[in-house]
Amino acid sequence: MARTSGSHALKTGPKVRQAALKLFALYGYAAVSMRQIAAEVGVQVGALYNYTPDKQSLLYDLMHAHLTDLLQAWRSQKTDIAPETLVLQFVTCHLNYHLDKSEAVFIAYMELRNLSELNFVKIETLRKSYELELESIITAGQRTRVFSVEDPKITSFAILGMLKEVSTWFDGEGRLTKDEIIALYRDLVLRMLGVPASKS
Amino acid sequence: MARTSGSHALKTGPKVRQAALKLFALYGYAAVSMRQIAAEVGVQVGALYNYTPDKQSLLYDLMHAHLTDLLQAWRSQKTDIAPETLVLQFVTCHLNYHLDKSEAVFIAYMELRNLSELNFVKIETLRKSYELELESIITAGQRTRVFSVEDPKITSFAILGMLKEVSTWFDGEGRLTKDEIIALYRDLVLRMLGVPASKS
DNA sequence: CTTTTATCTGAACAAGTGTTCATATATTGT
DNA sequence: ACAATATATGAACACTTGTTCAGATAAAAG
Repeated sequence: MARTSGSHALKTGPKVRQAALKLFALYGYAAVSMRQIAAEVGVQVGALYNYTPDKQSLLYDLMHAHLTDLLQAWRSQKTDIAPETLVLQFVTCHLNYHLDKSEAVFIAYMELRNLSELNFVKIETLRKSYELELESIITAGQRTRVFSVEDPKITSFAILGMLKEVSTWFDGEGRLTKDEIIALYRDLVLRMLGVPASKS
Repeated sequence: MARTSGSHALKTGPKVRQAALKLFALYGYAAVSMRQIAAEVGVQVGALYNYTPDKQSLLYDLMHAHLTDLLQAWRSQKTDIAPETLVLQFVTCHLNYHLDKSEAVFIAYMELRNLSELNFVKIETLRKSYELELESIITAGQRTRVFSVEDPKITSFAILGMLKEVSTWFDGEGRLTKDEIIALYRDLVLRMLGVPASKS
């Protein structure tokens, strides 16, 4: 047998990535076999190699797509130039993205170790350019005295760390809605930046 | 051959755990083989099974030891009963521990997925009881109005998330010393809890 | 209908996996 | 000195791993 029914030729590619995304997020890259991915797609192992040269590229492609999506989402969305408004836009954009695409987000944080050295460098470059977006907002706000922070770099790390953590417990079924969560974190960020409470 | 020289019988046990700790932190549990661990110890694979019933127990033991250490370190150290002082003690204790034992910390966050269901429940219980320590401090401080927070649970998650993140970049060779880092984070935590800046 | 092309199967590959165990040897106790 | 014990080896086990590829089959093009 081959191609059992219909023309899902064009559909198999995305299905492979989707299956890999799901399984990598659930069990981790190293713990997932190509045969498990194939089973999830509903296909034999060999067929996967029509859509990826190897397992490593599958991981890299997922992480790369995620990070470019995230960067583009942010860059196409930021409008204001006042740091105070910008930073709130950043938090909102970041959390919306993370709460919606938690699997991709999870992989991007957890599977850096499993990238080849070359792929790691490329991904790290993307990740750093994203994180620098926040840091530069904070630095700008510090210069104009609308923020009051001791160390912009540490502050941005701290904010990003606290925002990342959300994806480890949010499942859409908790006590709070997405918007309530976002509102809480926006407030926390303003506090960390030394913005008076009355403003928010 | 067996026991090639000297009596490192009593020393091999710890060496096995140390090798596993190092390699799991570096490459991840699933990506490390028992043979790699044996090579790091300087021994053949079979010998490992004098010190652990299986690979899974090795992971579990490392995580369990880490969490009980951390919990005990905190519980034996907390003295004051004023939430404002307690929370600073918590941050200091937590960061000191995390900056010193980054490998164990890293594993405890990253390898939860690779625990068997039974072991996962046990580890999660420990982890939650630790995280509850912070949340209860915040709740207590909120009652006595020394803290001003909207949601104690989210605030404690946010603080823990931001503190966890430190172990992903700290390597002892950066721009800041341990004490400087701790001071910065203590300040951020006070801000998040709505404690006036003059106090710190 | 016939040819061409894209896609999948099924089997095979060499290498690596966690784990077990009979065997050997160094140390300890007598 | 010898006997008992703890600890290591090294080979083997059954199984899984990522990857390759000739051959089969479906769809598309003529």
